[in-house]
Amino acid sequence: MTFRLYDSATRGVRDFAPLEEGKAGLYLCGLTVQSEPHVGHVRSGVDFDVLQRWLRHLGFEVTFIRNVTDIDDKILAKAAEQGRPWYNLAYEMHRELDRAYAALNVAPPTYEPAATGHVPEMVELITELITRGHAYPAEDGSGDVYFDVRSWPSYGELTRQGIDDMEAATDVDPQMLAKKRDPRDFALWKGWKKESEPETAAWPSPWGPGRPGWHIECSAMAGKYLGPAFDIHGGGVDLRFPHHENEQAQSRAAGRPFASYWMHNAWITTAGEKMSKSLGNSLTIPAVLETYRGIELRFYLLMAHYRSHVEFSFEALDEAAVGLRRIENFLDRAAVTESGSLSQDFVDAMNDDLGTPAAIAVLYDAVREGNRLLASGDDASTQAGEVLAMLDVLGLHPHDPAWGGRGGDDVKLTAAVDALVSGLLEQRARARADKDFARADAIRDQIKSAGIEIEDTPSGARWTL
RNA sequence: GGUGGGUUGGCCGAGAGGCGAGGCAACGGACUGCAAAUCCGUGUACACGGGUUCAAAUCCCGUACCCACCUCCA
Repeated sequence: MTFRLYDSATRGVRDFAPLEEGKAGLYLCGLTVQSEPHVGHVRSGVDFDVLQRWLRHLGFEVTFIRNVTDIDDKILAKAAEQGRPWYNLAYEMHRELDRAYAALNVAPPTYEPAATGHVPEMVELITELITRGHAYPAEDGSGDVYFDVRSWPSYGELTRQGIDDMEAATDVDPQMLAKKRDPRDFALWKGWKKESEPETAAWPSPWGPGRPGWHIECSAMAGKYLGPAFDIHGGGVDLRFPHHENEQAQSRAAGRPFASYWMHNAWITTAGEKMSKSLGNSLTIPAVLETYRGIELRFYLLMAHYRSHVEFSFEALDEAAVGLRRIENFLDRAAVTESGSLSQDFVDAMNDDLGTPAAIAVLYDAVREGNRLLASGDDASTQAGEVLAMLDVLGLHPHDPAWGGRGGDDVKLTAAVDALVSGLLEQRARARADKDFARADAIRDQIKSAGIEIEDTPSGARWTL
Protein backbone atom coordinates (compact mmCIF):
# COMPACT_ATOMS: atom_id res chain seq x y z
CA MET A 1 0.00 0.00 0.00
CA THR A 2 1.26 3.43 -0.85
CA PHE A 3 0.83 6.49 1.27
CA ARG A 4 -2.70 7.82 1.10
CA LEU A 5 -3.75 11.19 2.34
CA TYR A 6 -7.10 12.81 2.88
CA ASP A 7 -7.31 15.85 0.68
CA SER A 8 -9.82 18.35 1.98
CA ALA A 9 -10.11 19.95 -1.44
CA THR A 10 -11.56 16.76 -2.92
CA ARG A 11 -12.93 15.51 0.38
CA GLY A 12 -11.52 12.05 -0.03
CA VAL A 13 -8.47 9.93 0.58
CA ARG A 14 -6.08 9.90 -2.37
CA ASP A 15 -2.80 8.19 -3.11
CA PHE A 16 0.00 10.62 -2.54
CA ALA A 17 1.56 11.43 -5.89
CA PRO A 18 4.38 13.96 -5.53
CA LEU A 19 5.05 16.51 -8.23
CA GLU A 20 8.60 15.35 -8.36
CA GLU A 21 9.56 11.73 -7.84
CA GLY A 22 11.05 11.14 -4.40
CA LYS A 23 10.48 14.67 -3.16
CA ALA A 24 7.80 16.27 -1.07
CA GLY A 25 7.18 19.96 -0.53
CA LEU A 26 5.14 20.86 2.53
CA TYR A 27 3.79 24.16 3.71
CA LEU A 28 2.14 24.61 7.07
CA CYS A 29 0.46 27.80 8.17
CA GLY A 30 2.18 28.47 11.44
CA LEU A 31 0.96 30.70 14.18
CA THR A 32 0.44 34.36 14.63
CA VAL A 33 2.84 35.05 17.45
CA GLN A 34 0.68 37.19 19.67
CA SER A 35 0.28 35.17 22.88
CA GLU A 36 1.59 32.07 24.61
CA PRO A 37 0.78 28.94 22.65
CA HIS A 38 -1.84 26.61 24.10
CA VAL A 39 -2.51 22.93 23.53
CA GLY A 40 -4.76 23.61 20.56
CA HIS A 41 -2.22 25.77 18.79
CA VAL A 42 0.37 23.10 18.89
CA ARG A 43 -1.65 20.30 17.32
CA SER A 44 -0.96 21.28 13.72
CA GLY A 45 2.75 21.40 14.52
CA VAL A 46 2.72 17.91 16.02
CA ASP A 47 0.59 16.45 13.23
CA PHE A 48 2.73 17.95 10.52
CA ASP A 49 5.82 16.77 12.33
CA VAL A 50 4.50 13.23 12.12
CA LEU A 51 3.65 13.72 8.45
CA GLN A 52 7.14 14.98 7.80
CA ARG A 53 8.73 12.09 9.72
CA TRP A 54 6.60 9.55 7.91
CA LEU A 55 7.43 10.96 4.48
CA ARG A 56 11.11 10.85 5.38
CA HIS A 57 10.72 7.27 6.55
CA LEU A 58 9.17 6.45 3.19
CA GLY A 59 12.28 7.83 1.59
CA PHE A 60 11.07 11.21 0.45
CA GLU A 61 13.36 14.17 0.44
CA VAL A 62 11.19 16.60 2.36
CA THR A 63 11.21 20.36 2.20
CA PHE A 64 9.05 21.58 5.02
CA ILE A 65 8.18 25.25 5.34
CA ARG A 66 6.29 26.49 8.37
CA ASN A 67 5.79 30.23 8.55
CA VAL A 68 5.36 32.61 11.41
CA THR A 69 3.01 35.56 11.16
CA ASP A 70 4.76 38.28 13.03
CA ILE A 71 2.72 41.30 11.99
CA ASP A 72 -1.04 41.63 12.07
CA ASP A 73 -3.91 43.56 13.67
CA LYS A 74 -3.87 41.53 16.86
CA ILE A 75 -0.17 41.84 17.46
CA LEU A 76 -0.42 45.57 16.96
CA ALA A 77 -3.39 45.85 19.29
CA LYS A 78 -1.89 43.68 22.03
CA ALA A 79 1.46 45.40 21.92
CA ALA A 80 -0.23 48.79 22.17
CA GLU A 81 -2.20 47.49 25.14
CA GLN A 82 0.97 46.34 26.83
CA GLY A 83 2.74 49.53 25.94
CA ARG A 84 5.61 47.98 24.08
CA PRO A 85 6.80 47.72 20.50
CA TRP A 86 4.89 45.19 18.44
CA TYR A 87 8.10 43.51 17.26
CA ASN A 88 9.15 42.97 20.83
CA LEU A 89 5.89 41.16 21.62
CA ALA A 90 6.04 39.14 18.40
CA TYR A 91 9.63 38.12 18.98
CA GLU A 92 9.05 37.08 22.57
CA MET A 93 6.03 34.99 21.63
CA HIS A 94 7.94 33.49 18.76
CA ARG A 95 10.61 32.29 21.16
CA GLU A 96 7.89 30.96 23.44
CA LEU A 97 6.48 29.00 20.52
CA ASP A 98 9.90 27.61 19.70
CA ARG A 99 10.22 26.39 23.26
CA ALA A 100 6.80 24.76 23.12
CA TYR A 101 7.61 22.94 19.91
CA ALA A 102 10.96 21.84 21.26
CA ALA A 103 9.33 20.51 24.42
CA LEU A 104 7.03 18.41 22.25
CA ASN A 105 9.84 17.17 20.07
CA VAL A 106 8.46 18.91 17.01
CA ALA A 107 11.45 19.01 14.72
CA PRO A 108 12.31 22.40 13.26
CA PRO A 109 11.12 22.77 9.67
CA THR A 110 13.50 23.17 6.77
CA TYR A 111 12.90 26.87 7.09
CA GLU A 112 10.63 29.09 9.12
CA PRO A 113 10.03 32.29 7.20
CA ALA A 114 8.48 35.29 8.89
CA ALA A 115 6.02 37.58 7.18
CA THR A 116 7.98 40.72 7.91
CA GLY A 117 11.00 39.31 6.12
CA HIS A 118 9.11 38.80 2.86
CA VAL A 119 7.51 42.08 2.00
CA PRO A 120 9.30 42.38 -1.38
CA GLU A 121 7.98 38.96 -2.43
CA MET A 122 4.47 40.01 -1.45
CA VAL A 123 4.72 43.30 -3.29
CA GLU A 124 5.82 41.40 -6.37
CA LEU A 125 2.87 39.05 -6.14
CA ILE A 126 0.39 41.85 -5.58
CA THR A 127 1.79 43.73 -8.55
CA GLU A 128 1.35 40.65 -10.69
CA LEU A 129 -2.27 40.37 -9.55
CA ILE A 130 -2.97 44.00 -10.39
CA THR A 131 -1.37 43.55 -13.80
CA ARG A 132 -3.54 40.55 -14.48
CA GLY A 133 -6.64 42.42 -13.44
CA HIS A 134 -7.35 40.47 -10.27
CA ALA A 135 -6.51 43.17 -7.78
CA TYR A 136 -6.94 46.90 -7.45
CA PRO A 137 -5.75 49.69 -5.18
CA ALA A 138 -8.55 51.40 -3.32
CA GLU A 139 -9.55 54.65 -4.94
CA ASP A 140 -9.69 56.63 -1.73
CA GLY A 141 -5.95 57.02 -1.48
CA SER A 142 -5.78 54.89 1.66
CA GLY A 143 -3.09 52.79 0.11
CA ASP A 144 -5.10 49.58 0.53
CA VAL A 145 -5.02 46.97 -2.20
CA TYR A 146 -7.79 44.41 -2.59
CA PHE A 147 -8.21 41.13 -4.37
CA ASP A 148 -11.09 41.28 -6.82
CA VAL A 149 -13.11 38.22 -5.98
CA ARG A 150 -15.50 38.60 -8.92
CA SER A 151 -12.60 38.59 -11.34
CA TRP A 152 -11.68 35.04 -10.38
CA PRO A 153 -14.46 32.68 -11.46
CA SER A 154 -13.25 29.75 -9.38
CA TYR A 155 -13.24 31.72 -6.17
CA GLY A 156 -14.74 29.43 -3.52
CA GLU A 157 -13.59 26.19 -5.15
CA LEU A 158 -11.59 25.00 -2.17
CA THR A 159 -14.51 25.19 0.22
CA ARG A 160 -17.22 24.64 -2.39
CA GLN A 161 -18.97 27.86 -1.77
CA GLY A 162 -20.52 30.16 -4.29
CA ILE A 163 -19.76 33.83 -3.76
CA ASP A 164 -23.44 34.67 -3.69
CA ASP A 165 -24.21 31.97 -1.15
CA MET A 166 -21.79 33.42 1.33
CA GLU A 167 -23.18 35.42 4.14
CA ALA A 168 -22.74 39.06 3.40
CA ALA A 169 -19.44 40.21 4.78
CA THR A 170 -20.03 41.75 8.15
CA ASP A 171 -17.43 44.41 7.68
CA VAL A 172 -19.06 46.77 10.06
CA ASP A 173 -16.96 49.63 8.90
CA PRO A 174 -18.95 51.21 6.05
CA GLN A 175 -15.84 53.12 5.06
CA MET A 176 -14.10 49.83 4.44
CA LEU A 177 -17.02 48.57 2.40
CA ALA A 178 -16.95 51.64 0.27
CA LYS A 179 -13.39 50.89 -0.78
CA LYS A 180 -14.25 47.45 -2.06
CA ARG A 181 -15.84 46.50 -5.33
CA ASP A 182 -17.43 43.53 -3.60
CA PRO A 183 -17.82 43.05 0.14
CA ARG A 184 -16.03 39.73 -0.19
CA ASP A 185 -12.91 41.31 -1.63
CA PHE A 186 -10.05 40.88 0.81
CA ALA A 187 -7.04 43.02 1.60
CA LEU A 188 -3.71 42.15 0.01
CA TRP A 189 -2.07 45.28 1.33
CA LYS A 190 -3.12 47.59 4.12
CA GLY A 191 -2.16 51.24 3.84
CA TRP A 192 -0.46 52.74 6.85
CA LYS A 193 -2.80 54.53 9.23
CA LYS A 194 -0.58 57.30 10.54
CA GLU A 195 -2.90 58.25 13.37
CA SER A 196 -3.15 54.85 14.98
CA GLU A 197 -0.28 52.68 13.79
CA PRO A 198 3.43 52.93 14.55
CA GLU A 199 5.77 53.80 11.75
CA THR A 200 7.72 50.64 12.42
CA ALA A 201 4.71 48.65 11.22
CA ALA A 202 4.85 50.15 7.74
CA TRP A 203 6.93 49.07 4.77
CA PRO A 204 7.44 50.88 1.49
CA SER A 205 5.40 49.73 -1.50
CA PRO A 206 4.23 51.08 -4.87
CA TRP A 207 0.96 51.97 -3.14
CA GLY A 208 2.60 53.88 -0.35
CA PRO A 209 3.75 52.72 3.07
CA GLY A 210 1.73 49.91 4.59
CA ARG A 211 1.74 46.32 5.73
CA PRO A 212 0.71 43.01 4.25
CA GLY A 213 -2.80 41.59 4.43
CA TRP A 214 -2.96 38.29 6.22
CA HIS A 215 -3.34 35.87 3.32
CA ILE A 216 -0.73 37.19 0.95
CA GLU A 217 2.25 36.21 3.07
CA CYS A 218 1.63 32.49 2.75
CA SER A 219 1.23 32.65 -1.01
CA ALA A 220 4.40 34.66 -1.31
CA MET A 221 6.49 32.51 1.01
CA ALA A 222 5.22 29.18 -0.27
CA GLY A 223 6.05 30.42 -3.76
CA LYS A 224 9.50 31.51 -2.77
CA TYR A 225 10.59 28.36 -0.97
CA LEU A 226 8.52 25.65 -2.61
CA GLY A 227 7.92 27.05 -6.06
CA PRO A 228 4.70 27.87 -7.92
CA ALA A 229 3.42 24.33 -7.38
CA PHE A 230 4.03 22.14 -4.37
CA ASP A 231 2.62 19.04 -2.74
CA ILE A 232 0.91 19.53 0.59
CA HIS A 233 -0.48 22.56 2.31
CA GLY A 234 -1.90 22.36 5.81
CA GLY A 235 -3.28 24.07 8.83
CA GLY A 236 -6.22 23.97 11.20
CA VAL A 237 -9.74 23.48 9.82
CA ASP A 238 -10.68 27.01 10.61
CA LEU A 239 -8.15 28.19 8.07
CA ARG A 240 -9.95 26.58 5.16
CA PHE A 241 -12.00 29.68 4.80
CA PRO A 242 -11.14 32.40 4.30
CA HIS A 243 -7.39 31.99 4.66
CA HIS A 244 -6.67 28.99 2.45
CA GLU A 245 -9.39 29.82 -0.03
CA ASN A 246 -7.84 33.24 -0.46
CA GLU A 247 -4.32 31.92 -0.65
CA GLN A 248 -5.30 29.58 -3.41
CA ALA A 249 -7.29 32.20 -5.28
CA GLN A 250 -4.53 34.79 -5.25
CA SER A 251 -1.83 32.26 -6.12
CA ARG A 252 -3.74 30.71 -8.99
CA ALA A 253 -4.89 34.07 -10.23
CA ALA A 254 -1.21 34.96 -10.46
CA GLY A 255 -0.58 31.87 -12.54
CA ARG A 256 0.75 29.57 -9.84
CA PRO A 257 -0.86 26.13 -9.57
CA PHE A 258 -0.23 26.08 -5.80
CA ALA A 259 -0.91 23.06 -3.51
CA SER A 260 -1.82 19.58 -4.77
CA TYR A 261 -3.20 18.39 -1.42
CA TRP A 262 -4.85 20.23 1.42
CA MET A 263 -4.52 18.78 4.87
CA HIS A 264 -6.52 20.18 7.75
CA ASN A 265 -6.37 19.13 11.35
CA ALA A 266 -9.40 19.29 13.63
CA TRP A 267 -9.81 21.33 16.75
CA ILE A 268 -9.04 20.71 20.34
CA THR A 269 -11.68 22.19 22.58
CA THR A 270 -12.20 22.48 26.30
CA ALA A 271 -15.65 22.32 27.79
CA GLY A 272 -16.90 22.27 24.23
CA GLU A 273 -15.36 25.63 23.54
CA LYS A 274 -12.51 26.88 21.47
CA MET A 275 -9.45 27.26 23.59
CA SER A 276 -8.93 30.85 22.70
CA LYS A 277 -12.18 31.73 24.41
CA SER A 278 -11.92 29.58 27.48
CA LEU A 279 -9.24 29.22 30.14
CA GLY A 280 -6.66 31.16 28.26
CA ASN A 281 -3.88 30.34 30.67
CA SER A 282 -4.27 26.91 32.25
CA LEU A 283 -3.87 25.14 28.93
CA THR A 284 -0.92 27.06 27.80
CA ILE A 285 2.01 24.80 26.94
CA PRO A 286 4.29 26.05 29.72
CA ALA A 287 1.46 25.53 32.22
CA VAL A 288 0.71 21.99 31.08
CA LEU A 289 4.39 21.13 31.15
CA GLU A 290 4.54 21.99 34.81
CA THR A 291 2.58 18.82 35.49
CA TYR A 292 3.12 16.64 32.45
CA ARG A 293 6.13 15.66 30.44
CA GLY A 294 6.25 16.80 26.86
CA ILE A 295 6.35 13.21 25.65
CA GLU A 296 3.08 12.54 27.47
CA LEU A 297 1.31 15.47 25.88
CA ARG A 298 2.57 14.47 22.47
CA PHE A 299 1.44 10.89 22.99
CA TYR A 300 -1.97 12.10 24.07
CA LEU A 301 -2.31 14.20 20.95
CA LEU A 302 -1.37 11.32 18.70
CA MET A 303 -3.83 8.91 20.27
CA ALA A 304 -6.54 10.68 18.32
CA HIS A 305 -6.52 10.89 14.55
CA TYR A 306 -5.53 14.33 13.29
CA ARG A 307 -8.89 14.83 11.62
CA SER A 308 -10.83 14.01 14.77
CA HIS A 309 -12.04 16.66 17.08
CA VAL A 310 -10.56 16.25 20.54
CA GLU A 311 -12.28 17.37 23.68
CA PHE A 312 -9.31 18.05 25.90
CA SER A 313 -9.40 16.71 29.43
CA PHE A 314 -6.76 16.17 32.03
CA GLU A 315 -8.33 12.78 32.83
CA ALA A 316 -7.69 11.63 29.28
CA LEU A 317 -4.20 13.08 29.41
CA ASP A 318 -3.59 11.14 32.63
CA GLU A 319 -4.75 7.94 30.96
CA ALA A 320 -2.42 8.55 28.06
CA ALA A 321 0.45 9.13 30.46
CA VAL A 322 -0.29 5.83 32.23
CA GLY A 323 -0.38 4.00 28.92
CA LEU A 324 2.86 5.56 27.82
CA ARG A 325 4.49 4.52 31.06
CA ARG A 326 3.60 0.93 30.31
CA ILE A 327 5.44 1.20 27.03
CA GLU A 328 8.44 2.80 28.71
CA ASN A 329 8.46 0.13 31.43
CA PHE A 330 8.60 -2.56 28.84
CA LEU A 331 11.49 -0.87 27.09
CA ASP A 332 13.35 -0.50 30.37
CA ARG A 333 12.89 -4.14 31.22
CA ALA A 334 13.80 -5.35 27.77
CA ALA A 335 16.92 -3.19 27.99
CA VAL A 336 17.16 -2.72 24.26
CA THR A 337 18.30 0.56 22.74
CA GLU A 338 18.61 -0.38 19.09
CA SER A 339 15.68 0.38 16.83
CA GLY A 340 14.44 -2.56 14.83
CA SER A 341 12.16 -2.60 11.84
CA LEU A 342 8.52 -1.64 11.53
CA SER A 343 5.81 -4.24 11.26
CA GLN A 344 3.63 -4.26 8.19
CA ASP A 345 0.54 -3.46 10.26
CA PHE A 346 2.16 -0.32 11.55
CA VAL A 347 3.23 0.73 8.08
CA ASP A 348 -0.27 0.12 6.77
CA ALA A 349 -1.79 2.18 9.56
CA MET A 350 0.51 5.12 8.89
CA ASN A 351 0.06 4.87 5.15
CA ASP A 352 -3.66 5.16 5.62
CA ASP A 353 -3.85 8.91 6.10
CA LEU A 354 -1.50 8.88 9.09
CA GLY A 355 -3.61 6.53 11.18
CA THR A 356 -1.78 7.13 14.42
CA PRO A 357 -4.49 5.53 16.62
CA ALA A 358 -4.27 2.28 14.67
CA ALA A 359 -0.49 2.57 14.66
CA ILE A 360 -0.46 2.92 18.42
CA ALA A 361 -2.68 -0.14 18.72
CA VAL A 362 -0.03 -2.08 16.79
CA LEU A 363 2.55 -0.67 19.15
CA TYR A 364 0.64 -1.92 22.18
CA ASP A 365 0.33 -5.34 20.60
CA ALA A 366 4.10 -5.50 20.37
CA VAL A 367 4.44 -4.37 23.96
CA ARG A 368 2.07 -7.07 25.20
CA GLU A 369 3.84 -9.73 23.17
CA GLY A 370 7.19 -8.53 24.45
CA ASN A 371 6.00 -8.55 28.05
CA ARG A 372 4.66 -12.04 27.58
CA LEU A 373 8.06 -13.24 26.40
CA LEU A 374 9.79 -11.44 29.23
CA ALA A 375 7.43 -13.02 31.75
CA SER A 376 8.37 -16.46 30.55
CA GLY A 377 12.04 -15.62 30.61
CA ASP A 378 12.43 -15.33 26.85
CA ASP A 379 14.15 -12.75 24.77
CA ALA A 380 12.00 -9.80 23.73
CA SER A 381 14.58 -7.77 21.87
CA THR A 382 12.78 -8.14 18.56
CA GLN A 383 9.61 -6.63 20.03
CA ALA A 384 11.53 -3.94 21.88
CA GLY A 385 13.37 -2.98 18.71
CA GLU A 386 10.08 -2.82 16.87
CA VAL A 387 8.55 -0.66 19.58
CA LEU A 388 11.48 1.72 19.45
CA ALA A 389 11.22 2.00 15.69
CA MET A 390 7.53 2.81 15.94
CA LEU A 391 8.06 5.36 18.66
CA ASP A 392 10.80 6.91 16.61
CA VAL A 393 8.52 7.49 13.64
CA LEU A 394 5.94 9.05 15.94
CA GLY A 395 8.52 11.33 17.49
CA LEU A 396 8.13 9.53 20.80
CA HIS A 397 11.46 7.80 21.12
CA PRO A 398 12.18 7.88 24.87
CA HIS A 399 15.88 8.28 24.37
CA ASP A 400 15.51 11.19 21.98
CA PRO A 401 17.74 13.97 23.30
CA ALA A 402 14.80 16.30 22.70
CA TRP A 403 13.23 15.02 25.89
CA GLY A 404 16.29 15.97 27.86
CA GLY A 405 17.58 12.70 29.24
CA ARG A 406 15.15 9.87 29.68
CA GLY A 407 11.80 11.29 28.69
CA GLY A 408 12.43 14.47 30.64
CA ASP A 409 14.39 13.07 33.56
CA ASP A 410 17.83 14.33 34.26
CA VAL A 411 20.51 11.73 33.73
CA LYS A 412 22.78 12.91 36.51
CA LEU A 413 19.94 13.20 38.92
CA THR A 414 18.89 9.69 38.07
CA ALA A 415 22.34 8.39 38.84
CA ALA A 416 22.38 10.20 42.18
CA VAL A 417 18.98 8.85 43.18
CA ASP A 418 20.02 5.41 42.08
CA ALA A 419 23.02 5.50 44.38
CA LEU A 420 20.85 6.48 47.32
CA VAL A 421 18.05 4.09 46.62
CA SER A 422 20.21 1.09 45.96
CA GLY A 423 21.67 1.39 49.47
CA LEU A 424 18.18 1.18 50.90
CA LEU A 425 17.26 -1.63 48.57
CA GLU A 426 20.20 -3.65 49.85
CA GLN A 427 19.00 -3.23 53.40
CA ARG A 428 15.55 -4.27 52.31
CA ALA A 429 16.89 -7.32 50.51
CA ARG A 430 18.69 -8.33 53.68
CA ALA A 431 15.57 -7.86 55.75
CA ARG A 432 13.59 -9.96 53.30
CA ALA A 433 16.20 -12.67 53.40
CA ASP A 434 15.79 -12.66 57.16
CA LYS A 435 12.02 -12.83 56.70
CA ASP A 436 11.80 -9.54 58.55
CA PHE A 437 8.96 -8.35 56.31
CA ALA A 438 7.88 -5.58 58.63
CA ARG A 439 11.24 -3.92 58.22
CA ALA A 440 11.32 -4.65 54.49
CA ASP A 441 7.93 -3.02 54.02
CA ALA A 442 8.95 -0.08 56.16
CA ILE A 443 11.89 0.57 53.87
CA ARG A 444 9.66 0.25 50.85
CA ASP A 445 7.20 2.73 52.35
CA GLN A 446 10.00 5.11 53.12
CA ILE A 447 11.20 5.00 49.52
CA LYS A 448 7.65 5.27 48.27
CA SER A 449 7.02 8.37 50.32
CA ALA A 450 9.76 9.99 48.27
CA GLY A 451 7.77 9.20 45.16
CA ILE A 452 9.70 6.15 44.10
CA GLU A 453 8.04 2.84 43.27
CA ILE A 454 9.73 -0.46 44.01
CA GLU A 455 9.11 -3.62 42.11
CA ASP A 456 10.65 -6.99 42.79
CA THR A 457 11.87 -8.95 39.83
CA PRO A 458 13.65 -12.29 39.64
CA SER A 459 16.91 -10.39 39.24
CA GLY A 460 16.33 -8.15 42.23
CA ALA A 461 14.39 -5.04 43.03
CA ARG A 462 14.23 -2.10 40.66
CA TRP A 463 12.91 1.36 41.16
CA THR A 464 11.03 3.88 39.07
CA LEU A 465 9.85 7.38 39.71
C1' G B 1 -29.24 31.13 4.46
C1' G B 2 -24.61 28.49 2.45
C1' U B 3 -20.52 24.82 3.37
C1' G B 4 -18.38 20.94 6.14
C1' G B 5 -18.07 17.54 10.43
C1' G B 6 -19.97 14.75 14.53
C1' U B 7 -23.25 11.35 18.05
C1' U B 8 -19.34 4.15 19.43
C1' G B 9 -19.19 0.11 25.98
C1' G B 10 -17.87 3.30 32.90
C1' C B 11 -14.16 6.76 30.35
C1' C B 12 -10.71 7.89 26.07
C1' G B 13 -10.63 6.43 21.15
C1' A B 14 -10.25 3.49 16.13
C1' G B 15 -13.09 1.23 12.34
C1' A B 16 -16.61 2.11 7.90
C1' G B 17 -21.13 -4.05 4.89
C1' G B 18 -19.62 -10.23 7.67
C1' C B 19 -14.85 -11.86 11.63
C1' G B 20 -15.38 -7.79 19.35
C1' A B 21 -8.78 -2.09 17.04
C1' G B 22 -6.33 -0.40 21.12
C1' G B 23 -5.82 2.16 25.76
C1' C B 24 -7.57 3.53 30.79
C1' A B 25 -10.74 1.90 34.69
C1' A B 26 -13.34 -2.37 37.02
C1' C B 27 -13.74 -7.55 38.37
C1' G B 28 -11.63 -12.69 38.61
C1' G B 29 -7.10 -15.69 38.12
C1' A B 30 -1.57 -16.57 37.81
C1' C B 31 3.05 -14.74 39.91
C1' U B 32 4.60 -12.43 44.97
C1' G B 33 5.97 -13.11 52.11
C1' C B 34 2.55 -8.90 50.92
C1' A B 35 2.73 -5.49 47.12
C1' A B 36 4.14 -3.38 42.52
C1' A B 37 5.00 -4.63 37.60
C1' U B 38 3.56 -8.31 34.09
C1' C B 39 0.57 -12.05 31.89
C1' C B 40 -4.30 -14.70 31.31
C1' G B 41 -9.59 -14.20 31.51
C1' U B 42 -14.34 -11.24 31.87
C1' G B 43 -17.97 -6.49 28.19
C1' U B 44 -22.62 -9.04 23.20
C1' A B 45 -20.89 -0.45 22.47
C1' C B 46 -22.17 1.91 18.01
C1' A B 47 -28.14 8.83 19.01
C1' C B 48 -33.37 7.47 17.39
C1' G B 49 -37.11 5.52 13.61
C1' G B 50 -37.68 3.14 9.11
C1' G B 51 -35.48 0.66 4.74
C1' U B 52 -31.81 -2.17 1.42
C1' U B 53 -29.10 -6.92 2.14
C1' C B 54 -28.18 -13.78 3.37
C1' A B 55 -25.49 -10.11 6.62
C1' A B 56 -25.42 -2.92 8.74
C1' A B 57 -22.10 0.57 13.92
C1' U B 58 -20.76 0.70 8.66
C1' C B 59 -25.17 1.76 2.73
C1' C B 60 -30.17 4.58 1.83
C1' C B 61 -34.34 7.71 3.74
C1' G B 62 -36.17 10.41 7.79
C1' U B 63 -35.77 12.53 12.97
C1' A B 64 -33.21 14.57 17.15
C1' C B 65 -29.15 16.75 19.32
C1' C B 66 -24.06 18.79 19.00
C1' C B 67 -19.96 21.34 16.59
C1' A B 68 -17.04 24.17 13.06
C1' C B 69 -16.49 27.77 9.02
C1' C B 70 -18.85 31.81 6.18
C1' U B 71 -15.64 37.95 10.87
C1' C B 72 -9.46 37.49 13.80
C1' C B 73 -8.63 32.33 14.98
C1' A B 74 -4.53 26.11 15.08
